[in-house]
Amino acid sequence: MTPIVRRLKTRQQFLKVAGTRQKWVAPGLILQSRRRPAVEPPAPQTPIPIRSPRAEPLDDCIRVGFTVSKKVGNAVARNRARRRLRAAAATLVPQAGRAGHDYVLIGRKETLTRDFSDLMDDLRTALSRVGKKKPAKGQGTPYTKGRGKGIGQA
RNA sequence: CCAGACGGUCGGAUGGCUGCUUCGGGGCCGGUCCGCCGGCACCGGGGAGGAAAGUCCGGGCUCCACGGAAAUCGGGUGCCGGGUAACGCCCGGCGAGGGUGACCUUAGGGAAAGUGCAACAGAAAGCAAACCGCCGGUCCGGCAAGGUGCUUCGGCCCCAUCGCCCGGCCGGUAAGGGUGAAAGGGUGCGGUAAGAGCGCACCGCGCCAAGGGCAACCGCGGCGGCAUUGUAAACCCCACCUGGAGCAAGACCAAGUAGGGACGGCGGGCCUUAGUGCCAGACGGGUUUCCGCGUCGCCGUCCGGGUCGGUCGCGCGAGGCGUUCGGUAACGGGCGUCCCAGAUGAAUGGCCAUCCCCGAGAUUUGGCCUCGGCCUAAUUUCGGGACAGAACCCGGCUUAUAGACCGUCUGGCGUU
RNA sequence: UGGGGCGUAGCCAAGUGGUAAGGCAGCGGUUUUUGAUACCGCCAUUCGCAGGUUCGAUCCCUGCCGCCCCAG
Repeated sequence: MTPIVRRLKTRQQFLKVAGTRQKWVAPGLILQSRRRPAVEPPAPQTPIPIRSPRAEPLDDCIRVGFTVSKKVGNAVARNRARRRLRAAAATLVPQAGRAGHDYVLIGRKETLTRDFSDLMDDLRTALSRVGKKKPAKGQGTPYTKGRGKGIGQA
């Protein structure tokens, strides 16, 4: 079963994902992830008249957000980076993403120039590796220590 | 052919796979107050720019209850005429400056309304003079020649016409005065004691002015011997323009809270038996005043409460294209034709292939040939193809921009 | 979207029409056995960039570039 994919839209949602400090740095992109806490379905007698779309969803869908900062370039470059990330995520996230998780894809300067197949590989490994290792307690995470060499060997 | 000036156009093309958004169509599902509303997939159509950018001007639109008038505070503009809804924009012309030329640049009103400033240098920096010089006179002083007198023969004293010099006084000058951005016209001739527009010629300047032009302005001719140095992107004066805020404007729907509480201060005057009276007062999106209008106990401090969901606004417009007429042009009128983006963590894409252009390398054909290269054509490999993304909408300005194309014109060289 | 401000040496900064103060840092020297201190000297020429006004511009005007702040 492929879960439903939604978008992250508000600043608060992005900050929540970043607050988990679960990330994977690839040459073409950075992936942050957050597992949403399992929410009990509300009691049926409480009506919940309207629901803001910014509230936490109740099902186990996957939500994805995209961020490209001004460091990447002007508006044209940022748009292009976000579109490439979106195209890669559109095919890979329904396959490799884990249900009930939120993901944030951060664009880098290399997002523009990297071959699209390499970018897909980056996202595929990132989706499988993110959150597997304990983040930053004492001994270094695999990317913070060897980031300089990591680009070349990735 | 080379170099250049001006104006304009485009700003990758085609195809495939796969997405997003919007509009239309019919279908299915759900809801329904039967008007419709929402969702899902399918088919078909549309889907960034010349600057979408910077946000520097001008408008439309919306609200501020905002109706009227003025002031001038503030701000802006600044040769003239035209265009325009309007503009600080555009077109045409004038003046000034630059270029051999095509052409380019130009915030370009007023400096005899007033104020300020002009460092250093320099005699002097703004109103005309002083100073140094030059010239004349004067005689007070000095020197020398000459004369007379005295003498210790070294010289000394006295005198006046002329001569010289220094100093003083009186007067004439503005030619000259290492400067400086700028010094009270320039050059030449005459003239003079020395000089000076003092006189003359040419140039420049100012005033008047026939005539031309809608005007800015040009100016035949005449007059004046020359006067107001510059700076207004210094204050300023003059003329003209000018309410404020901005689509997060604003409107509606849904949901939901509140139509607040505490403390302190002040709550004016007049008439009346009595106010629902009159006068005054405060506030009314940012200067002041007046008229009109609306609202109202007012002011200060503290406490408390609500919101960031949806729909509309939102694209038929000072609209695009073609053609014709008027106009030097900007532009305007007529006719025909077209409907051409509407997102909201924000769509308009992602990937691939072929072609096109440019650069570099390799191989080959032909030519030159100093046997090392150059030119030309073909094949192939690699790399590159700009500036840049609508956010309410228009008109401009400014800035960025690889490359390609078209037209007009100028200068030079060559050929006929 | 609207409004305001800043840019001067490696750093902090004054100056607002007439040759760009000062401090820290740096370099050189004197003093000291050496070091610290103290003293002396040096260090801006595109005052963010490009035009213009003016005799003359860091200053005035115009257009760009970069940064910061405020309101919604």
